[in-house]
Amino acid sequence: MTQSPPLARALNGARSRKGAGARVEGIDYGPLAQWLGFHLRLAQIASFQAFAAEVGEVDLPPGRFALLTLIGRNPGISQTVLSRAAGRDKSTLTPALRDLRKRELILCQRLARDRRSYHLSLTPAGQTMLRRLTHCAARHEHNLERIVGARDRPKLLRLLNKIVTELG
Amino acid sequence: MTQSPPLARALNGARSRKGAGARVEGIDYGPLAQWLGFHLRLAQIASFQAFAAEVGEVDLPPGRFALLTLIGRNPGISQTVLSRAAGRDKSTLTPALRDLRKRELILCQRLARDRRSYHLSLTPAGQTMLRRLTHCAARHEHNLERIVGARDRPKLLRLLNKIVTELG
DNA sequence: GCCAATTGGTCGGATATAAAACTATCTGCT
DNA sequence: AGCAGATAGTTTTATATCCGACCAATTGGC
Repeated sequence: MTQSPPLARALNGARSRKGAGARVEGIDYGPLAQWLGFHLRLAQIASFQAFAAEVGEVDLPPGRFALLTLIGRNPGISQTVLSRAAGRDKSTLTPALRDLRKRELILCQRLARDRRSYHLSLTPAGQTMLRRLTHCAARHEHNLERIVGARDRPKLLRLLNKIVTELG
Repeated sequence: MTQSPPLARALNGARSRKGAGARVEGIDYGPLAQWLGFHLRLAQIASFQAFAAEVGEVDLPPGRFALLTLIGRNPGISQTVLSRAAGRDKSTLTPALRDLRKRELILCQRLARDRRSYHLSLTPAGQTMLRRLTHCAARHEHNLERIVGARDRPKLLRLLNKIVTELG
């Protein structure tokens, strides 16, 4: 339908949902087809996009969600600890937290105790927002669970966790 | 050591390898601890960084590797198809491919057949580079396999693949 | 007390990525 | 032909992210 003989069908197979999505048919993935690293990447992208779609209505980038959850669960946490918990560099929190503060979702308090660090906590509005997002996330997780199957879910979780822990 | 009582140990536990890495101790992850999406993200980051370290010596960003592999396996592939296969937006390939072309690793040919699209292929230098990278990637995969265990590897691959396919 | 080393956070530069708008080309229908 | 609609790539704009350099506050040894 396009032109180059062996690749033509590639376009049409595999639901054309944006850039990420299913494997493209008619393409030889070579060793990639067997590599965990590549599949981790694709799965993460797919999951991320699905999550973004689920949260779509709520005006808050997906990345902020983990931050809100961690702050909500650990009031008084500092930026550095938060960055490690969320698996991101501490420097990336500066703009993200500034945004959350501007939206009045979190509180950043300098304490006399140690005036270098901030103690982060949720405002009431932040707690409300977190509840809404948690709801969306639960729907997303439900979808994922349906896909992997309730029986394999714990194993998948354990394997992913092992990778994170042992590669760290 | 730091200050806020319950969070103090968080910094020291869990090898302080950059931003990504193992779970931070002393932190309450709340529902995140059980969410596949979050763990997918962490595992992908960890894997990506480990891969980058493995490939470190070779002067080529990790992201380019999948592109080279796919082009090598599917000579004549177009940018749009390549972008789908690699799970990225087509617009992101423009700078990446320009770089690869500048390094003389790939060939971008306009064919008279359809002068909109390019037919991509590897140069001899590109093939050599691909072989070297494949070697590094194999080491990385070997590490991952050691971590997840040879027995669980196929299952993990299958589950990841299912997520990608069904979320697409 | 004072200075060196450490630690928390920010800034600037670089890369990666996506989404939308745009250009060039091709295809089909008339 | 000629024009509408589809398709391939590029550009523009906006984020997210990392890293290394930086500044401010703290701590420990003297």
